[in-house]
Amino acid sequence: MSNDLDTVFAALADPTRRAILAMLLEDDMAVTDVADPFEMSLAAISKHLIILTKAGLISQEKRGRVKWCKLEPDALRAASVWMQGFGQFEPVNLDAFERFLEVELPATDDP
Amino acid sequence: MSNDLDTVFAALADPTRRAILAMLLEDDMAVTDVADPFEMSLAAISKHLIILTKAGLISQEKRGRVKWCKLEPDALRAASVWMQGFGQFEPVNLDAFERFLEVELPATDDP
DNA sequence: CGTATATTCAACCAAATGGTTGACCAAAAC
DNA sequence: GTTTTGGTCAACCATTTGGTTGAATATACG
Repeated sequence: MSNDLDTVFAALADPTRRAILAMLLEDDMAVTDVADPFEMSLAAISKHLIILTKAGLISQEKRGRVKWCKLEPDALRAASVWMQGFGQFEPVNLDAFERFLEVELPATDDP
Repeated sequence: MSNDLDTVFAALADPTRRAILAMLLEDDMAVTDVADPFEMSLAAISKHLIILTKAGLISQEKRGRVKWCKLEPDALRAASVWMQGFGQFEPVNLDAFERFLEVELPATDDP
């Protein structure tokens, strides 16, 4: 009964995880670097990354001792289709998206 | 820190609630009728409806002693925009959506 | 070699979630 | 006016969630 929409939407329901996805939009990142801007233990971020991985929203590849996280935007496709079924929403309103990013991205204190 | 993407995505993460939304796509419904196809107490469905209402995904209006539930698809807009920021997904793939409905709608045992 | 770095694991905790039941209240029906 | 009907409330319960800490593991550095 539990399909993957469950896990995808649940993964997206947490602001920390959405912020992580937004960060990975820029570039692949190591776990430690992902954790850096958050006021939260590394272990906590590690758990969030596992949840995102299980939802298919990111993939993790270990090279040497660092584990690289890579965005997998295709995992959003099914969820997007489901939502589109309820109405035609603006296809890609980049302005609106940027606004979300500003609100959701953790404050990176380096200028 | 908690914005409404939190509540919308969290509301969508439950299969019962997604099924309810899909049912309301057809028509407005009374709470009792919404609850009917589910093997779950009326109180449980009532709670789900409250969560959907708080997320803005439905509205409820009491007329007489029956409370009518109405889909509010606009509440999905922000979440949709957010997701679209990660990639261009098929605008409206109705076939794919129908497939979700088949999987997710509770079996209505009347032919 | 020994030590530092990157990441996870395990145990624990508080709070939230999804469900139950039974009492309750308002509107309708008889 | 009594009884259904429609729906919520309150208390409770088990499980999940999001976080902590400290120990453990594996790779790299000097």
